[in-house]
Amino acid sequence: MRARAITHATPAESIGERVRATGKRMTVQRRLVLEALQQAKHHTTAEEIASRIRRQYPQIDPSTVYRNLEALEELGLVTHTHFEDRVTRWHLADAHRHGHLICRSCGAELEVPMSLLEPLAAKLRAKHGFVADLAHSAVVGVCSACASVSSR
Amino acid sequence: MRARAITHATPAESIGERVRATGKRMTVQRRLVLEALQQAKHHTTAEEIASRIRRQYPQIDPSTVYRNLEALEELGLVTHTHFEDRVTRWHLADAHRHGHLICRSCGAELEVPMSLLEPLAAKLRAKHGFVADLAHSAVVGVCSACASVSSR
DNA sequence: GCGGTTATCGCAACCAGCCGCAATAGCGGG
DNA sequence: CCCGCTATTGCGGCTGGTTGCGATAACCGC
Repeated sequence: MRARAITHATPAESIGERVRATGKRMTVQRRLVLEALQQAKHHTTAEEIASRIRRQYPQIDPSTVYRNLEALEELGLVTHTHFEDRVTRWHLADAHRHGHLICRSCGAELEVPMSLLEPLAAKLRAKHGFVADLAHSAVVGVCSACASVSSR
Repeated sequence: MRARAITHATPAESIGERVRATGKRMTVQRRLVLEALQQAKHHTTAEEIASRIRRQYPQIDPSTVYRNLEALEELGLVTHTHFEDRVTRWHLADAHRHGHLICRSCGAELEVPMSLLEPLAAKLRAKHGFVADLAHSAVVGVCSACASVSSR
């Protein structure tokens, strides 16, 4: 029963191959981390992932989760974003890329299309030759709701 | 009642008054944190500040430094910026505001004028009513030197 | 100045995340 | 199908930073 349908994005089968192609191995733990990321498809924390997995496989160590996230990131399969609270959030790389706005007063999170951030990236590239990854860190500020309240 | 003159610079004396005006207290430790920030005027880490102070006053606890930085930030005397390495850097609030670019490959730090970032802030304000603080987090990416090396 | 209120301190415990190490287990070759 | 090489695991311990707590000491009013 080997690789058949190339349904959409990344069938579990091909991920394994991709991992092996770089000399890395597809372990149970690694697969579990990927599954957890797929299920909680939105920015999860490593902690979240770890505890979700441990409900079923209590022997899996948190550090294994951290190392796997890192390894999968190297492969380009997952990415992380820094939010304001000092925990890092992880998600599958193929999820469409977007920027994040975080309200420092109410904590609300907004997503904005990359197209909005792109002009700045272009400018940084032109002026400084700097290839910016604007999705990597959330933009902090004050959301419209909080801004209007505080100015009243 | 003496609080009165708010000169815009911040002579040590008036800082004390400003602190007291909000019900906070001007302690030795707090003064030491401020002094350390003045000396190392550019983005220091809390750790740096703590160890600098402890050379003279070994009994001062790191947590005190952290709490004081926070308290001083609430007063608007100090601000912090998040760099890539998850280390927070602190500086006096009156230091001129600017953006930061960080190369994820060589770690180089570039400073850019706020005017470069301003258009994005304006757009976020217009489209989402979101008042962004673009100096708060450094922009990660790849600097021109590293970019040209890796593409060769 | 003196005393009471309470912000702040130092300490110890805690948390997310990371690292070194010995044991385990994928994977490719025979 | 088995073997050996070595990536990866689980564990224990560590780091940078944060928090809860009882003790201490600024500040304000008298």
